[in-house]
Amino acid sequence: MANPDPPLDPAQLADPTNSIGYLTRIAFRSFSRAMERRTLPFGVSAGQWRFLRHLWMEDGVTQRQLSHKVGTREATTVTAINSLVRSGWVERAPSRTDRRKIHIRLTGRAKTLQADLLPIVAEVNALATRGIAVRDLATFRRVLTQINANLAEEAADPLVQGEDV
Amino acid sequence: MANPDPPLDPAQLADPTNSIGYLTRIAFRSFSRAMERRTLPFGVSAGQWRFLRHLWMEDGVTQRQLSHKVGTREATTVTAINSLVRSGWVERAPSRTDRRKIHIRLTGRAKTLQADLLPIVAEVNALATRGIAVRDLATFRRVLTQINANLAEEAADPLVQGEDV
DNA sequence: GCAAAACCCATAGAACCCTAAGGATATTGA
DNA sequence: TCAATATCCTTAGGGTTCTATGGGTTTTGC
Repeated sequence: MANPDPPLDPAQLADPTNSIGYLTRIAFRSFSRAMERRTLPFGVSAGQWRFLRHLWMEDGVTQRQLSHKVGTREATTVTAINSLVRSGWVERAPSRTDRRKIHIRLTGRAKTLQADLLPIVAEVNALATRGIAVRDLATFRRVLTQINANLAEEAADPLVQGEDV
Repeated sequence: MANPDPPLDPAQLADPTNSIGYLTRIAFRSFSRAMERRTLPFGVSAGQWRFLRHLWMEDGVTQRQLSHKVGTREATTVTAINSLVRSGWVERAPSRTDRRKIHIRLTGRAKTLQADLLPIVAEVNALATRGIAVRDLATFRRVLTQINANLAEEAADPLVQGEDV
């Protein structure tokens, strides 16, 4: 039960090859570049793609909901949506029941785009994971999800310490 | 021989929870935030930190070498070094044997900083990996390294195929 | 030698993302 | 009721990173 508790000592972490931060940054940036290279011909930037994908799953959500799903701050979401509106991929639709809220809706053009772009993620994922055993990939996804959960606690508002109480 | 070849089908990748790009982006950003929260009191931003850590391992390298090590484009390195110079962490030193090259050297202040900042990576890494088995973490690092290698090929200049030696 | 190529750093311009603070609307509680 | 609080979006300002391009410097090839 006692957790293995496996911290590398600081000396080892001087070598960034061992750091979660370094490894995930390189992976994220490489992945992002590989994606954008393929989506740009369709007129979709990397930043736009991230939001479009979520809207394909659930259209008409509010900006705040979208922020939570995509994993960006709300100010960032505002910028991204401005960009999507400029490109004609989405429209802002004020809520009729709560004038604070604004729903984001895909345009017709954006909906048809899904069929073109979705295979691209699959392609880049396949490229990225080439030569890696299915079993190891499953472990990889599970660990990464756990890491994100661990760090999400840290990111929570510092005042929320009790939460329960 | 025959690689398991485990691509998820496109439909599954519509859910970003399964996408390498999504998972690594969230991890990278969370990690970066957790780091910066701790280094900012020392006057070091997240971007500066990445370069300082490499310089602690190998001081006096050229800007191009530093770019390779840190994993950023050279234009990005220029910006980062400008920032480090402004903050008094490094100095530019033109090479005496090749006037194209510029070596980057840590200032005295920056060297003493190492003792303060290195434990911080260890702390954040420990936080991020809490509750994860050592064995799984090893798999995680191995897979992530492989993914980076796979994507690096994609990013390489299409002309550089041999590199031989 | 010397022109062509390679190499190294820098600038320009833009995209992305953040924190901090503000404005408008809705809800809560005395 | 109505002031305090919470919620939701936005703006302001700055940092990080990219691609594309240019300006010096060195090396290469004839």
